[in-house]
This record gives sequence, structure tokens and C-alpha cells, in this order.
Amino acid sequence: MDINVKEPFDRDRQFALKRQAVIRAAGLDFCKRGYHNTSMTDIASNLGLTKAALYYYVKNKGEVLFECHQQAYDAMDILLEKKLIWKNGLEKLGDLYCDFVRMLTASGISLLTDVNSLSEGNKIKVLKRRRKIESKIIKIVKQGQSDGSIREGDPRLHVFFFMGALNWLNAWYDNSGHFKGEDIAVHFATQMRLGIAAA
Amino acid sequence: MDINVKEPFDRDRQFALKRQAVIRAAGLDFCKRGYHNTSMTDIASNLGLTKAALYYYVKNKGEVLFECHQQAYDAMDILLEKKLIWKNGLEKLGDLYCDFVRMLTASGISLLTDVNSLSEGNKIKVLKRRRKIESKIIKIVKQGQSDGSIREGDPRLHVFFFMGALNWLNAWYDNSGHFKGEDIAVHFATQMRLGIAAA
DNA sequence: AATAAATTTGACTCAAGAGTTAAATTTATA
DNA sequence: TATAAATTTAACTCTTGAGTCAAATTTATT
Repeated sequence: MDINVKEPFDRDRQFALKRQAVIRAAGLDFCKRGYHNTSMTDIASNLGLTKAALYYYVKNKGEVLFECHQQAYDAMDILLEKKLIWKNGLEKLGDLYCDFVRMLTASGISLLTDVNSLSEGNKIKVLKRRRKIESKIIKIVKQGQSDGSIREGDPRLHVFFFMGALNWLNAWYDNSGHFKGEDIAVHFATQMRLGIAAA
Repeated sequence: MDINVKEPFDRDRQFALKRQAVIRAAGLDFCKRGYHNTSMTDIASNLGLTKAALYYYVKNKGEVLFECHQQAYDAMDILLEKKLIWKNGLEKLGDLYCDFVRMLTASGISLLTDVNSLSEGNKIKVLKRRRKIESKIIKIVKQGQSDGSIREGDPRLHVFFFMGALNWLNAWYDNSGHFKGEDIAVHFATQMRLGIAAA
């Protein structure tokens, strides 16, 4: 048996899980009110904790912001690596994009835009990761242009366009609101696909 | 002759122009580094001025942020009111969107996203204006769905998608960079149109 | 030359919030 | 029951940056 029944008693594991929860909660706060309009005390009290307890899990506020970014990119990387067989670049991209939206609406992970509040070192790391992901997506677009499923045009502009829609998602999406995550995912993926599909 | 040769000597006029310049410069700074990562001293020194001089033109930092939003919405309203005869909703929307991108890349006006750093009162005003603009655009989409130029689907989701691309524009566009504003405008308008066009 | 507007200088106050600390207390583990 | 981990309490320090102010200086207008 692989299931570890003792897991809930594994303190390191509990610590890691709680730390993740802190990051995720902070991410939601940053998303809703903005990094600088959210104090460590806010984050703590939203978790039913005290500021001092937060500092038991994280070094400082900048680290929290950094980890929020990491979390989002980790999730995106996992979706990018999901290797299946696709008819063509367009299909591949459509499903990937759908997964991105699903992930952002369902997981509590926020794709933050505030890169300028990171320390210089972390900012570089985050931008590097973002570019890496972007370039993987651009590669899929080029693939689609080669196989004839995606229309011509600057691949970077193709990507900037629909990734913008994705980045804006967090600004307005509210999981207690009118739209269901899955519906948005399907709608957005369709609109994305049609925008770049070959005639 | 309507041209007022004395204009450069009209002090009220000069004051207003300089105030506008302050807002616009601040908008560019906020866009590049974020509202909270930009100090009043930064804004001043980017204009070759001193902080005290800034306060000769504006009441406080919050007012500057508010005016940045107003400036962008003023510009969008002007484009929205540009009434011409269109074949159908899709054409109308395509041209409008193209104008939006042109405006954002050419005018030095920034479409800021940081609404949470506004005072409660100003935040309400800004969100009200944003919703008003959004609903005008949604109306055009519905128009297009009636006249058969735009495919079915929730009009709000159609709009959220391509307005996201617009909001994200400021985050990456650099007027000294690789892409020409006009090229982006044409590309984005095309991609927007194809995403919602009827089959 | 006289006046008013625009701007600089530099020092200052004030508030908010990050981050720390030590001691006490609660909770889980063995 | 003894121990170690998790968390609270509450007070504290420090930094940053907004906003103010008064006096001096420069620039434009008449």
C-alpha cells in the first residue's frame, strides 16, 4: 500500500500544507485588493491567524508575493507538460488554454500581474519564467502555422492577445459570481481558437 | 480667424496644460512601475521638477491616480461617440477596437488597472464609468448578434475576453520597442473580430 | 522696474505598515 | 505526563513616503 495513513501526523507535511495555504490565501487577497493594499495583518486575519503566526511560515511579504507567482507558473508548467497526441497546433492550444482558465477559476491560484513589487532578483526570476512559458506557447502557435491549422501573422501578437484575456480574468472573476468557471473556460477557449484559426 | 495667438500667454491655459502633462507622466510611471512603487518625487523628477512643484498642480497622489483613470475613459468615450454609418455590429466594433489600441499606443494615455488604490468614493466613480463603457460595448455586440454579423454566446464574455487583451496591452507595450502601435492595432482588431464573427 | 506666477530648497511632521521579540498559552505527539 | 510545535498577545522599532511649509529664487507679464 502506498497510502500513508500517518500523513496527517507528519509535521513537516502539515507545515508545508499550511505554508501553501498561506500563499494561496495571500494570492487571493493580492488579487482582490492589490499587493500594497493588503497588509500582512489582513492576510493573517483572513486565515483566522495572527500576524506573528504568519511569520512562522514565511520570511517576509516579498517572499509571499514571489511564491504566489511561482505557484501560478508551477500550475501552468504542469498543464504545459501534459503530453497527449493532438491533431494539430490549434487543437493543442485550444485545450491548453481551456485548462489554463479551468485552473485559474477552480484552484484558488491567482495569476498576479504585480511584478514590480518584487525584489529585483525575484522580479528577474519571475519574468524569466513568464517568458519561458510564453515562448512555449508561441512555439505551439508556430507549430499550428506550419501544419496549417493557425493563420499567419506575428505569433507573439497572437499570443499577447489571448494571454491578456487570461491575465485580466483574475481582475473580474468571482467564484461566487454569475459565471461558472467551466463555462468561462469553454467560451474563452472557443474565442481564442477562432481568433487565430486558419480560414 | 479662430486661432488664438495669445494662447501661449494665457496662464490659466498653461496651467491646465501642465496639469494634464503631470497626470499623463504620472500615468506612464504608474503603468511601468505601479502606483505604489512610484513616489511623488519620482513623478516630479521624471518631469524635471521638484515634489513641491507637483503639489502646485495637484491636491494629492490619490487625485493623480483618479485623473489618470478619467483621462483614459475620456479618450475612450470620445472614440465611442464617433458616430459613423456601419454595415453591421461587427464592423463597428472592429473599428472601435482598432481605435482603442491606436489611442493607447499613441497618446501616452494609460489604461490603468489599479482601482483598489483609489479612495472609496473615487473607486465607485471609476467602476461606474468602466461599467458604462463596457455596457456600451456589450450593446454593440448584441447589435451584431441581431444583424447576424456576430456569433451567439454570452455578450459579456465576448467583451471580457477582448477587453482583457486591451488592459494587458499597457503591461507589455513599449513605444520604443519592437512593435509599432499601428501594427498592433490592426492585428488585435483582426484577432478580436475573428473571435466573435459569425460563421 | 514692478508685480505676480512658477519653482526650488530643505527641513519638517505624520501615519501606515513591515518586521521583531519575549513571554504566555494552547495543542498535538510520544 | 513530558516535550515539542503552533499560536497568541501586545508592545516595540524602523523605514518609507505622503504631504506641508516658509523663505528664497527664477521666470514671465505688464
